[in-house]
Amino acid sequence: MSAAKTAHQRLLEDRKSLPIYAYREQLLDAIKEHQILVIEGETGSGKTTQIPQYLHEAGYSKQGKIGCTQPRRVAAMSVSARVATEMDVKLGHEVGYSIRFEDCTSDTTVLKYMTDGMLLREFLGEPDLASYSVMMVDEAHERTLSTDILFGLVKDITRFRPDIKLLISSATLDAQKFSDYFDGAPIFRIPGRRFPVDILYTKAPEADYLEAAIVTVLQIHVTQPSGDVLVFFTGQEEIETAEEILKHRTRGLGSKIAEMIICPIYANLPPDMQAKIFEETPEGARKVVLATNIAETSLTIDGIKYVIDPGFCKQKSYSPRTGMESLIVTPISQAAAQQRAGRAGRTSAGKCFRLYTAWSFQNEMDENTIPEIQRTNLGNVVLLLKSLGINDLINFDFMDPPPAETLLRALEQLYALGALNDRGELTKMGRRMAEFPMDPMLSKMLVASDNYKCSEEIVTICAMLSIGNSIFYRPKDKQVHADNARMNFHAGNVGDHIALMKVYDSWKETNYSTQWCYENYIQVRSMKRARDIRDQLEGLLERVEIESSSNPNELDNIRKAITSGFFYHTAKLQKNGSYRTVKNPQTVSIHPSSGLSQVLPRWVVYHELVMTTKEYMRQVIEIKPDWLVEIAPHYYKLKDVEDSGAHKMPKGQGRAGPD
DNA sequence: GAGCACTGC
Repeated sequence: MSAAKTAHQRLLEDRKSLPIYAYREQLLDAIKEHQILVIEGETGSGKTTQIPQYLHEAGYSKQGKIGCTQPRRVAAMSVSARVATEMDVKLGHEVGYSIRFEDCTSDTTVLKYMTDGMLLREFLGEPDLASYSVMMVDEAHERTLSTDILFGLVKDITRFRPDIKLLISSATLDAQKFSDYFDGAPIFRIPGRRFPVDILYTKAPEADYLEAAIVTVLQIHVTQPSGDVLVFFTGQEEIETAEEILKHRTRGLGSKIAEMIICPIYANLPPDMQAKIFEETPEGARKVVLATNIAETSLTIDGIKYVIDPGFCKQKSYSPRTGMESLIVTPISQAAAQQRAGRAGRTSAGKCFRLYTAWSFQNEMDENTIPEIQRTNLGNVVLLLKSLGINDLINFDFMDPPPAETLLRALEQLYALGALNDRGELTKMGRRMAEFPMDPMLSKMLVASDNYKCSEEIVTICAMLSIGNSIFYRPKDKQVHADNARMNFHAGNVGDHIALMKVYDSWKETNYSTQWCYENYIQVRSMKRARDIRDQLEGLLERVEIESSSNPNELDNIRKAITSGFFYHTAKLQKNGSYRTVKNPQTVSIHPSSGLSQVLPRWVVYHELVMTTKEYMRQVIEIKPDWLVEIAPHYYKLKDVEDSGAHKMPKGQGRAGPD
C-alpha cells in the first residue's frame, strides 16, 4: 500500500517538474479572462496531459466535461491512460477516451480524450456541445481534415455559447495564423524540453537522393559517435531498395566497424516486423531506421541521434474535375523539415543531414504543407456539414477554404444520389446516409440495399471497400503464389466487389482464422478491421431502420445495389480495349489487379479512379446498361446507354457476367 | 500486366 503511494507521489513530483507547471496560474488566469486561447506549446511541455487536469482542478468540470481531441487513436488512448494514473482513478471513470469502435467513458467521465474525427461525429447528436464546458483541440498544427472542419464548428459555437471555453493548441510557429482565424484570440506560449539539433545542408543539389542517403548513412556509421540513425524515404519500394544496398555494402566490412542493424518501418509492414524498431540497440551496434512519413508524427523512436532528410514525401492529391486521386512524390515543406529534424533531439543533442541545399530550403520549399482539406475528396464532409444545418458551404468559415470545384462536385454528387433536393436541402435519404462514416456513394449503396434485399452482402462489400487496397499481401518473392490465391476468389468472373465479399465470407467460414489469411496471402490486420467496420455498419443500419436481409446467390441484385450508389462511376468499353467514362468523358482502363482486367465487359461500374502509370479504375463489376435508366432515371436517359457497338465487339470480349 | 505516404469516422 505504502509502496503504491510512493509511486503515485513520484508521479505528482513529475507533474510539477514539467515545463508547463511554472505557467499553471498564468494559464488559468488567461483562460478565465478569454473565451478562446491559442496555446503554443512545444512537444514535451506537458500541455496535453496537464491542461485538462488544471482545468478540472480549477472547477471547470463542474459545469460540464473537459474534452481534448487528438489526431490519432493511440494518442487518445495512451494520454488518457497516463492522466488516469496521475489522478489515481480507473480509466473509463473520471478520465476516459472515445475512439471509433471503442468508447471507454462513463457517466462519471469529466476528462474525455478523443480522436478529432470522433468529436466530429458527436456533433451529429449534440450540435452545441452542450455537455462540454471546455474543448481543447490539440495538435492543431497538423491540420488534419477533421481538425480543419472542427475549427469552423467550434468557432461558431463560441458565438452563442459564451460559457464554453475553447483552447487551440499547436506546436509550431504558426500560432499567429490560428489567432487571426479565431478573431485575434491571445497566444499563450509554453516552452518545451528539447535538445539542440545541428542542421547540415549539402553544398550542391543531389541528383540521386537514395544513393546520397545511403552514402550518408555509411559516413555516419564510420565517423560519428554512437547513436541511432533515422532516414526518411517516400515509400515501401524505396525502403526495400535502400535496405538491400545497405546490407550489400556493409557485408564484409570486418570487425573494426560496428554492427549495423537495419530496421525498415512503414504502415503496411506486418506488426511483428514493425516491433523491431523498438528493440534496444545492443552495446557497440548502431540501429539504422528506414522510415516513411510514419516516423514524422505517428511514432517516436527513442535513441535517434542522427536524422537524414532527403526532403521528399508522397502526398495525396485530388482533382475535382476528374474525381481522380493520385499519390505524387513531392518536396516537403519547411515545417515538415523542422519536424523531421526534431526527431534527432528527443533524448539528447543530435544532428540532421538535409540532402538539399540551404538555398533550396529557403527558396524552393513551401513554408507549410498544403492542408489535407485542399487535397482531398469532400463528399463525406459536405454531407456531414449539411446534416448539421450548414447550407451555405461556399461561404463556410474555413481557415483555408478547399477549392470551390471540390465543394461543387461534392454537392452535385449528393444531389445525384438523392441526398439533397433542388434547394440543396437534405432529404430523408440524405439524413440516413449521413449516419454512415463513409463516402456518400457507399452510404447510398448501403441504404439502397434494402430495395434489393441484400443488406448483409452489401455491408460486407462496403466494409471491404473502405479498407482500401491493403487486403492482399504480395511479397516480392511469392508474387505468383499470391496472385493465384487471389484469382480463386474471382472464379466465374463475378467482379471485384463480389470477389471481396467471397474473401470475407471464406474467412468467416474458417471462424476468422489467422492461418487461413496466411495461406491466402491476405493481411490479417485488414480483415480484422473489415470485421470491426462491418459490425459498426450493421448497428448503424438498424439505427436508420433498415432491416437485415440476405440473398447471397442473387448476384444481379447485389450488382444493382452497388449501381444505386455508383451509377456516377460508369464506363463503357471502346473499340481499342480501353474504357470511356460515361459522364465527364475520359479514357480509363481496368486496373491489372482486377479480376476483370482480361475479361473487358462492355459496361462496368467502378469503385474509384486512380492515376498511377495510367488512369485506372480500381474495383469494377459488370452491369447491364439498362439498369442505369432503371436505377437513376434522373441521371441517365435511354440515349445515354444505347449499346450501338455491341455486335462489333472483338471476339472474346464482353462475354462474362450478367446476360 | 501493375504498385501500395499517412491518418480518421
